[in-house]
Amino acid sequence: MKGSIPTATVARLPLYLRCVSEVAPDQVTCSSEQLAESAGVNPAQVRKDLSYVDPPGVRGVGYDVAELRAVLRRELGLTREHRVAIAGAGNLGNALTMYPGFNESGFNVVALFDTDPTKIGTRIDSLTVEPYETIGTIVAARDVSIGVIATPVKAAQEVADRFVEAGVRSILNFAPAVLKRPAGVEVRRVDLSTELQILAYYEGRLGG
Amino acid sequence: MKGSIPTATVARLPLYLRCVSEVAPDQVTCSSEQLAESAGVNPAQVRKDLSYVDPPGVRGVGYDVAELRAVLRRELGLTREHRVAIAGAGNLGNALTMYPGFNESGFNVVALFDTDPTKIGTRIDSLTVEPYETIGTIVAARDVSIGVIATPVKAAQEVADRFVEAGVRSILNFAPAVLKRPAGVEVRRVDLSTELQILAYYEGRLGG
DNA sequence: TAGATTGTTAATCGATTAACAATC
DNA sequence: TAGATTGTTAATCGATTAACAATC
Repeated sequence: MKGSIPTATVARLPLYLRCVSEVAPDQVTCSSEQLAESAGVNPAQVRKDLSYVDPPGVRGVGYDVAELRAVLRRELGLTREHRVAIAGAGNLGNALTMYPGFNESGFNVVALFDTDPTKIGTRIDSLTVEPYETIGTIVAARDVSIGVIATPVKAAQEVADRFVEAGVRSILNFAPAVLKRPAGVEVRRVDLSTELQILAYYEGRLGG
Repeated sequence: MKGSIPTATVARLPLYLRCVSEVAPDQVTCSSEQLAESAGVNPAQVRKDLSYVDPPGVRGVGYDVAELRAVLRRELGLTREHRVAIAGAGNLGNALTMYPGFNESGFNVVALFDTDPTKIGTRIDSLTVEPYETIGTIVAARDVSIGVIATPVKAAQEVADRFVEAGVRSILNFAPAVLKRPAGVEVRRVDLSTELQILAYYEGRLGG
């Protein structure tokens, strides 16, 4: 069954991990009811989702908090270290470089790239900004597995190509572009203006 | 039929808007095939989605580029101005304040809040940082309709409550928290570490 | 045993897509 | 008319959830 977790379930695992990490320290087990409450989903959803991960809950008792946390971390691959490279040292790129949530769970920002000559060579939070041309060598040398694209849209595809060519198989894309890439490369897109536009749509219907 | 567009379709409208805005300037019409190609979705999907917006395409011809663009902008509410307030003047908040994509389509950042006394009163990009306590009055006075939460997780709920009390009905939440809020308040969550964790999951399966 | 709570089934719901008649 | 391309149907697929037997 390994590897066959539905995508909707995978997307909720980080949420469950956060929720199970936040239960009271004296609490040994927790119920699907409780997790559902704090995750904001249906209890049946929680049970179905958690039935995909290995050591199961116990009927009549619930889920062992420490065990569930460990299982989710393992399942999500957080027991390994992940080395992250960020392209684009503008406001967003710098904010991401210093984002506390990154280092919290084994994600390590080990490289920062930009194309602007006035930025190249400067230091952000112990990292030196390097030019795009060096992505290939640096990504390989520092064993980067995740590439983050925080460049303007016109540079996004070039940077993605360089990442992919250097062996990166996971990309987090903040640029408002649909990236072309070979099969086997996973891209997640986070688009701030898209989110705002969706909010604007619902604003028109509801409250006003 | 107004107001009954499926959520999955709504979430793709911004993408179509971007794609139709990017066709060659000499091109008068475009096909679902072409839009699908540049949006990275199925052509049948495009036709189904666009069948929800009003002036339809023309069989045998396609969609009028200028008209489709206008319709999508109207449908998404981008013909109105949207006033945005950002809570949290850390790296992320500052990056968002200066994010070019915000002002591009009628989203205007008109207030910036923080709780840190050393930040309050400083200026970021023509805005003065104000304390959380003033959210109520300022949001009302400046007619803010969208609240952005870029605070640490522990301040997120308090800020959300203040936004909601001040009449904000649309919230974009960057804090890793599930916000409690009354019905009628639309929240979209953007969680960077969740995205990384999902990538980490797939990394474990595919490429390695 | 009685109470609690899971895992799983089956029903429902919503989203995607192939296929094609409609029609420019 | 012939070719192109939509709008829409119907089939399929995947996700959600109520219900309940299993079982601690």
